[in-house]
Amino acid sequence: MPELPEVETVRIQLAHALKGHTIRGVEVFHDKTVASDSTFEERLVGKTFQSVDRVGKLLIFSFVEEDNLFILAHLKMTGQFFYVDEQADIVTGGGHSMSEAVSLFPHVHTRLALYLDEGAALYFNDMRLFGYVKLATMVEMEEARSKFGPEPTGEAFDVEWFTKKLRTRRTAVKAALLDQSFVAGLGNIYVDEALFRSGVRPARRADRVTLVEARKIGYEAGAVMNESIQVGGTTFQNFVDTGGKHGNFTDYLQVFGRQGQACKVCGTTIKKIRCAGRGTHFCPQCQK
DNA sequence: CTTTCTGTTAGAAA
DNA sequence: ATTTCTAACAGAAA
Repeated sequence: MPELPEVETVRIQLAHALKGHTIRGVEVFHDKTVASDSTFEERLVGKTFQSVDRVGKLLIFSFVEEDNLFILAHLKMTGQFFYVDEQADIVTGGGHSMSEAVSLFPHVHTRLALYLDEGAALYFNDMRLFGYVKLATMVEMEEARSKFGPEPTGEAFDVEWFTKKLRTRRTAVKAALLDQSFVAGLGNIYVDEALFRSGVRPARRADRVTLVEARKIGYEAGAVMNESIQVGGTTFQNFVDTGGKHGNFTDYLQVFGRQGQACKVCGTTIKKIRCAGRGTHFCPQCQK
């Protein structure tokens, strides 16, 4: 489900919903989700949410009372956060259908519940159990942060640095872009989209991408993800929050999932191959 | 029925 | 140091 735009969408909603809420109770339905931490509940109860930050696809929650305690949360493939208020209205979540949204929590895939004041609750659902919600100290949080490269979406992103660095890689350009320690936030969808917009085939070796192409990739990687954030990400096509927003970047996808269909630019049939171990979509005409 | 696929990424192996 | 491959898991699709 989530790449940078989807995680950012969730972050914005959670930051707004959780701010000032105090954790009154904790229920762990799947031990592994909290990294089998037996202190998880006792360290959280009584804490008040201060902010929700993000680096790459990793969410970082901080608290008012304690500057040496954080929650690190990763959605991986199927993780979802749901915030439910006292009226049991779904305020935020991710990658789910409306029919799921109106059903009661917890359900079979709910791995964690944080019960908040004023009858609110935060649920973490994760069908495939790859995701996690774990506690970290300041040092642990900083260590986790340090593993990420810069985000192409940021104003400070140095495209010239990116251009130089990309062209030292000897792997497929797609593999390089998926490396979170190189640049943070891209996943399978946005890599394919950024490479289409740049006219570069995913399987091209990164060190054979021209300077001009590399600059284009750096620019388009940020551009496509920023555009997606503007419409609430790609995974929310069935999602409507209490503000009535229903993000949908799916309509804007030019290659991802469009194998066998006509390229929106030239009409050539979009191909799907395996590259960097992932399903990979490209236009044989537009991308060289 | 079995096999393959899936929006991620640690960690092992090369 | 880099790069490739697999496992972690569940369910839908073929």
